[in-house]
Amino acid sequence: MTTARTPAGASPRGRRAARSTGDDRETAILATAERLLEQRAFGDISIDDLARGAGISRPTFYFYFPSKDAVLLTLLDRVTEEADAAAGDVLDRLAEDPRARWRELIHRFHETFGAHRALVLACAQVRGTNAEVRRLWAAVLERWVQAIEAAIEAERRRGAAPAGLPARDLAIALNSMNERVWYATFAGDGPAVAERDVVDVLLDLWLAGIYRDTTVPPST
Amino acid sequence: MTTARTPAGASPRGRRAARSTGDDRETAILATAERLLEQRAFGDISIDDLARGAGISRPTFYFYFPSKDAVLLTLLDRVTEEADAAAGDVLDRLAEDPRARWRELIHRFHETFGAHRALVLACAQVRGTNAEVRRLWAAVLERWVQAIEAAIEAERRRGAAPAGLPARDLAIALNSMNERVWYATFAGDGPAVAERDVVDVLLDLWLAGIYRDTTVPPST
DNA sequence: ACAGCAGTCAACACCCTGTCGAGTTCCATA
DNA sequence: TATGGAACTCGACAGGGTGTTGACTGCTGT
Repeated sequence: MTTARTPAGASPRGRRAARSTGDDRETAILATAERLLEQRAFGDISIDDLARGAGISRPTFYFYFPSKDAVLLTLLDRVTEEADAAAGDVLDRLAEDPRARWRELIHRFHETFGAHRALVLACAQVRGTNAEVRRLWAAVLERWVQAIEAAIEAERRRGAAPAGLPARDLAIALNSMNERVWYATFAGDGPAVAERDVVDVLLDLWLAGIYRDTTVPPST
Repeated sequence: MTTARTPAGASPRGRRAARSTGDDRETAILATAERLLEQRAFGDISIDDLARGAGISRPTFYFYFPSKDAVLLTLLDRVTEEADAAAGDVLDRLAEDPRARWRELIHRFHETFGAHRALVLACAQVRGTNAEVRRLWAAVLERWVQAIEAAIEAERRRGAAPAGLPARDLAIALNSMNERVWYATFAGDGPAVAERDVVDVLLDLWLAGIYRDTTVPPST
């Protein structure tokens, strides 16, 4: 299942031109998906549920979206855009006050994801089985990694951060950590950092990784 | 689907007493699963594939395992045991040479997971949709987190590591980072650290997090 | 008045899961 | 040496999900 038969072409996401009432339906599907996601897992939501929730029949659903996954993809697109917007130009203002700016960055991502945790959780879960979600997430992550990498390099260039790991590897590791830690915190299964602490825990490790001056004690 | 009907009781995994030929079949199913996983995603393997691969019919499969997921669970059990064994008592010998020991720990996990990457990848993917895999993984992670937490506290007690984040939060974050970074490296989609560098990148951040003496530069 | 397109859905074909009940084989004991 | 039961096997079925087809409705511009 889930092998995705999506055409992959097409401009927006599977829809044709877009006219009057059609937009409402599309919106209704999206809204239904987001609502249902707060109640049960993505895998337990059928296309029929989405269709009925939007007041249409199952075949009609396919008029608006090529698959259930495409709905999630559209929703994910939105959230990542929101996160990008929330991040804003924080990285360009690191020199002002590095600790405060890094914290601001992490905090804003936390807020954005936290506001859509059901969706974020669903995406993380589906990423495993759906190539499109995986691709989109990979692309988004790549953008963020590059931004962080550039910021780290800038900090090194101005002498604020010491040389060390390749900035890209560092950026990947830190982003990966955040992703997984947030997932655990939001999902609430397995060991997780308490939600009120998570920003500071992550910040601490980002600062340690970027500005560290580690002294590993010698052997005894 | 995937709601898992597993009795949750019973000793091995879904089987009764265990006799001659039955063990062969069970082994064959497991072997088929591991083989097929190297070729396609878990979701694209049907119970029929597993059954045919083991030379039995689909209904007969159910005699040995209650579901497809149970097969994965059994396989996962094995690998985590292997990883535990590989880790050995490294954490008890940190004082000998912290950097070398931590590296050894990370390296051994890397080796173990790397040797079963198809399986590990499948579990990570299925964790999203299967409660049993999620539970097992959470339990395993909890053990590891506690071990790391204890080791960090021991390092602090002997004055080798400075106080800082609660040891548990630090342990969770570091373990999470490893998990996600390994996943990306093995999966090969999205931004990832090169396989030959991954142990050193992770080590670097572990040391930075545990032994750091970070000095974030003041505002300009 | 009518061509054409957005929008709609009943009905169908297909695939996968899990179960039921009727076997088979084989061995331990009466 | 029977015979009863446990281990083991599978054909056939029920149920539920997906994606597609083809016919239908109603509006809109000419």
